[in-house]
Amino acid sequence: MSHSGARRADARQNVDKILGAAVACLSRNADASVSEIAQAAGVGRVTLYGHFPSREALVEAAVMRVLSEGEKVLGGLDLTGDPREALNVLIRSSWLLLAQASAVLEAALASLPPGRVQELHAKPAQRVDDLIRRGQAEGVFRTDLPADWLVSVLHHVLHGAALDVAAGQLDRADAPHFISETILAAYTRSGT
Amino acid sequence: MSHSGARRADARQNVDKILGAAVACLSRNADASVSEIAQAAGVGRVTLYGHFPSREALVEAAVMRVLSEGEKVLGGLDLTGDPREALNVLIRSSWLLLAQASAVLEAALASLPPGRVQELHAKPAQRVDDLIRRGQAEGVFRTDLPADWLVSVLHHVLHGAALDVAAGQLDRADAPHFISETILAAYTRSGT
DNA sequence: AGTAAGTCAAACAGATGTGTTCGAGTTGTG
DNA sequence: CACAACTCGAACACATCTGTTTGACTTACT
Repeated sequence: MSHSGARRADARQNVDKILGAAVACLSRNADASVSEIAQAAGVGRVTLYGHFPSREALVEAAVMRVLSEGEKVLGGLDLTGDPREALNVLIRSSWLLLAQASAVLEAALASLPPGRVQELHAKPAQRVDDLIRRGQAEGVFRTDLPADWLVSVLHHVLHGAALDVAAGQLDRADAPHFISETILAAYTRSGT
Repeated sequence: MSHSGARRADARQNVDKILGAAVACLSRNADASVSEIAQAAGVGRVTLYGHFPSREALVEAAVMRVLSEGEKVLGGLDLTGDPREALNVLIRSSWLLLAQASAVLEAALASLPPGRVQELHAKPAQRVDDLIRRGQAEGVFRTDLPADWLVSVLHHVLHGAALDVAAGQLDRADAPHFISETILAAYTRSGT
């Protein structure tokens, strides 16, 4: 097991099921146990340990999984136009994925060395970061607040919206519109 | 122990230290153990159990503590003027307290019956809720998004700012200004 | 000063989680 | 078919957390 060489088909399939379950469980509950994840994957706990040597390794693999999914979706988007429109497209097409990724990363923060998480997160986050900085440079987004803060606001509003949806306090269909309207307004200086 | 009658001075003092430590620990880590809280309070674990029959009871007491602190501060504010100015005052004077209360409530959510938390939280939250609804009614805040969502946004931005400060990614002194500027802009329809 | 109230460390029981081993059963693949 | 790869439940050791008891110690209050 855990040999680089070709593994049996069902084994590869199980690894896939486990990673999917891990992402789902960890984005719902950062403290999800290994048993819980194994059960959600329809797999025995021992089988899981056959593929991942420790919970920590599993969490890291789940992070890489959700990040690569994110890369795939974000890579298919055209974010080169008007920053406002680009941000709108970004939010409407993948807010749920971004929120899920954010939740898994937060879960990872509790069981992985803190530097490791930011290291993994750095590259994919760059896309959003660049978009916001470009919007500032083009004078479309406000510059009286630092880009880091604007990124953080987007991050936390997305995460919050996901929590609200999970708690039944927000209709999933309303979320992208609400988020987009809120963020675009927040990124423009208020007319006091 | 746990007699309604007059208790010794040092006992009351210890209860106070324990509650303070519980609020501090739980707002930093929702899963803080009883030992951790006892140690932070400078008190033995057994002593803590002498005052609170269970972890659950301790968490509930910590929630009541932070909420009553919040009531005290919010009660001393004049929020009757221009909703924008009132919200500005509210954020600048007590964003940290609000964020801490929010974190403790989130911690409580993991160990208390879900209904109980919202029940405890309901009355103090009403103040902020009312302010936002008044702002909408007076035409100062946008009405194309529901008040519940605006409240939720404030909530999550506050929480996020507290996390950023704790992570060293945001200067504590900058936070109130950033939050206030962001929220006021978000509460106004963007000039697309 | 005397007494009750309070504190505390050590040790216990029980629950839960992680990680491992064993042995038997199952299934993909050559 | 045959064998290796894989799966899986049961049980283990180890750690951590909750909650309790015991017994000795200290301290507030009258």
